[in-house]
Amino acid sequence: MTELNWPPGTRPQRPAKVPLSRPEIVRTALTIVRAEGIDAVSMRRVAAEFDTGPSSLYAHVRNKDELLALMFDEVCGEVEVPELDASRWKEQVKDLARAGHAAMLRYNDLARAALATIPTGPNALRISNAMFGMMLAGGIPPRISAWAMDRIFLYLTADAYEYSIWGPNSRPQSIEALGANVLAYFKQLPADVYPHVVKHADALVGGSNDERFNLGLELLVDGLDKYATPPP
Amino acid sequence: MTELNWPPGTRPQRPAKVPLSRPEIVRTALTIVRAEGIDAVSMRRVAAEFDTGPSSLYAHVRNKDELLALMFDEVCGEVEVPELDASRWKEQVKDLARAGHAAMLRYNDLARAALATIPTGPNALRISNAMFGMMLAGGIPPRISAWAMDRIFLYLTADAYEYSIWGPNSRPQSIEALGANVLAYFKQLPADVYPHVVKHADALVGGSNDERFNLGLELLVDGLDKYATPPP
DNA sequence: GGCGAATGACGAACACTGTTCGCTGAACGA
DNA sequence: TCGTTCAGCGAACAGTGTTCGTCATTCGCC
Repeated sequence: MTELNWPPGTRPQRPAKVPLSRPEIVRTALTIVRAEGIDAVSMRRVAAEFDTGPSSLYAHVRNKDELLALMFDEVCGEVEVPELDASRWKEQVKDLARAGHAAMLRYNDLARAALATIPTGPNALRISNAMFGMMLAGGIPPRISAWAMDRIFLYLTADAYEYSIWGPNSRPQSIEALGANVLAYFKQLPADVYPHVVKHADALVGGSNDERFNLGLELLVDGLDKYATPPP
Repeated sequence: MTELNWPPGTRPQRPAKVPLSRPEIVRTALTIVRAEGIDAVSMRRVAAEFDTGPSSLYAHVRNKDELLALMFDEVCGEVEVPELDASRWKEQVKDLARAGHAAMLRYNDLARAALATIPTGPNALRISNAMFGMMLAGGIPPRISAWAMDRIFLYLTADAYEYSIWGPNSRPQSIEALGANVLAYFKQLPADVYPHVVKHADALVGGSNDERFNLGLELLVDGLDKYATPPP
C-alpha cells in the first residue's frame, strides 16, 4: 500500500519521523547488541533502525567509541547498589560484582566494548563509589581498596567477555559440543609432553561459568583480609 | 635503477620472490603488531610486506582468526618454563604468570587477540601444563587447579590488553597527562554523590601497572592456600 | 624424457566498515 | 520578514575480510 500523496503538491520531501536523540540512539543500539551482538552494532545498522543513513547519527554522538561508552554506562545504570552494611562488606562486594557481571551478560558481548573503555560515566562511578565504600568500611586502606576494585572490575569484564564468546549466542548444544571437542583434543595429546593436561582433561573443561567466575571472585575478595586494619 | 631485462625474451612474468610460508607470515605479522599494533595487522598489510595481495595468504592460513591464533601461540613459545620446585610452587606460579604477562606486553596489544582465543596451541599448552603441575605439587586439587589456572590466564591477558590501550603506544607523557586529566575529573566530581571517589582520587589513579598487576596476581595465587590438602 | 594433475600466487571483485563533506529544509531570534 | 543555525541525510572515501577464477610453476608417474 503506497501513500496517496494527497492533496497534490503537499507531499513533504521528508516524511515526518520520530526525531533522533541521544537516549533513543543508545536505547536502539542496546536492543541490537542484545539481539545480535556487538559486531552487529554499526553506525549503518543503528541508523537503519531510524530509516536513515549513518551520517545522521553524528549530530548526536561524536563517534562510535562514544556511542559504545554511552551504551556501557547505560547498562551500569541497571545495577542496583545496596545500602552499606559494614559487617557484611565482603559479601556485599561479591554481590555487587556479581550484579555487574550479570548486567554485562544480559547484553550479550557488550563487555568487549567495556574492556576498551575507562569507566568514567555517572552510573559506572556510582558502582565504583559504592564498592570503594564497602572496602573502606572493611578496614582496607584506600590505596589497596582502589587497586583491588580496579582488579575486580577488570576480572568481571574480562570474564563476561570471554563467556559471551562461547556463551548463549551459539546454541547451548554447540557449547557442549565445543567442550566435548576440546576434551577429546586434550585426551588425545601426547601424555609424555603434557601429562597433567591429559590426565585431568575433564577438570580443565568442566565446571559452569558461574562456578569458575565465583572462584576467581572469591580469591580476589577474600584475600583482602590480610590488608585489613583492626576495626576502630 | 631499473632491471635490464637481459637477455631479451627471458624476463619472467613474475619476478623471483621469497616464497610465502606459514612461519614467515606469522613472523611478519608479529613484527607489524610490535611496531604498529594489532589494528594494523590486516591481511592486506601483511601481504604487502611480501609485495603481493591478500589472497596469497589464504593458501597458508585458513583465515585471519587462525593467523591471530598462530601469532599468539608463537609468542607463548617465548615464555621459559622452569623446572618444578614444589617447595616454591606459589612463587613459581607467579613468576610464570609474570613471564606470560611480559611476553604479551612485548607484542603491543596482541593480548586483545588472545582474549578471543581458547589457547590450544602447543606452546600455550606447554605453559598450561607447567602451571598445572606447580599447583598440583602444591597440594591443590585438580579441579581447583584447573579453574584457578584458567582465572589466572584470563586475568593476565585482560591486564595486558588494558595496559596496551594506555600503554607505551601513546607517548609516556600522554599517559601521565591522561592520568592527570582523570585525576582532575575525579576531584571535580560532586563530593556528596561520589564521596569516596573524590576523597581518594589519587589512590584511584595512582600506582604503576606492575604494582596493580602484582596485587591481583598475589590475591589469586595466595588465596589458593586454603584449598591445599596437607602434603603427603 | 615428457605429460597430466596439483598447487601456490594473485588480480579483481563483493559486501561490508567508520567517517566526512556538502546540500536541503525547517525552526527560531531579531 | 529576513538570516542564521542546525539536524537530517545522500554520496563518497579509504579501509576491511574473504572468495572466485585464472595463471604459471612444479611434482609424481608412466
